[in-house]
Amino acid sequence: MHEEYRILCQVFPEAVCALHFHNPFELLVATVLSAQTTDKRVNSVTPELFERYPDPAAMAQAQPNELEAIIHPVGFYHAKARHLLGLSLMLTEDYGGKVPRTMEELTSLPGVGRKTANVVLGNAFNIPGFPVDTHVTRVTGRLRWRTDWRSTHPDPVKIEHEICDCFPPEDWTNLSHRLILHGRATCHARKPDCLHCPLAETCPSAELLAGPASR
DNA sequence: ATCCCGAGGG
DNA sequence: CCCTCTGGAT
Repeated sequence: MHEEYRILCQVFPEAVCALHFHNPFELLVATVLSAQTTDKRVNSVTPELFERYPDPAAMAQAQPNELEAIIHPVGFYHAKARHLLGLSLMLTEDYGGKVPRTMEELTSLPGVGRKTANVVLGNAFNIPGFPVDTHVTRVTGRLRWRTDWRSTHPDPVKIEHEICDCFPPEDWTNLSHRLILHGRATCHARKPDCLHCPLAETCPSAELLAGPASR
């Protein structure tokens, strides 16, 4: 997949995190909010959110309905507000108000899974991690395991290990980000645009996907 | 109708 | 493995 990565680096020269944040806590919160939404919507609520609740101690004491009202535009506001309350309470009680720096501790927080944890580790602490979301799963599945557009996807943890095995740690965060951008731009779930795909030449799934994407 | 840079719960 | 959780955009 090294050739593919090289090409994606040209297509997407910069793979910076699009979320607005000033410290690890803000990134953690913004990343939890970003599940199943766009960064644009997350960025639209974070200024007010962090002005009102600048740190875990403040957010842990938030009124649930007030918190929900602020984050409402990102969707899933009820569950996410509950996660933010539990998460910030846990940060103040168990981690001295600091965001922990290990996968185990991060994923023990409510609302934080492996993908979110790896995003935080990579972007806030510069600790190498490979975030695997639905885009990464789909794109690497097609590139490496020749999964067609309807087959079940490979195990995310398997993908994580495979990638981390053949790429140096400093590439993990950026590779993941570029696979996500590519998945969103052309390697769609239903109708992948193989005709204009920069990876079509080496992609083993290109002919499978080129056909009519019915169903 | 279907898709969003997911996670938790059954 | 399945479902749910939100709402806006396309």
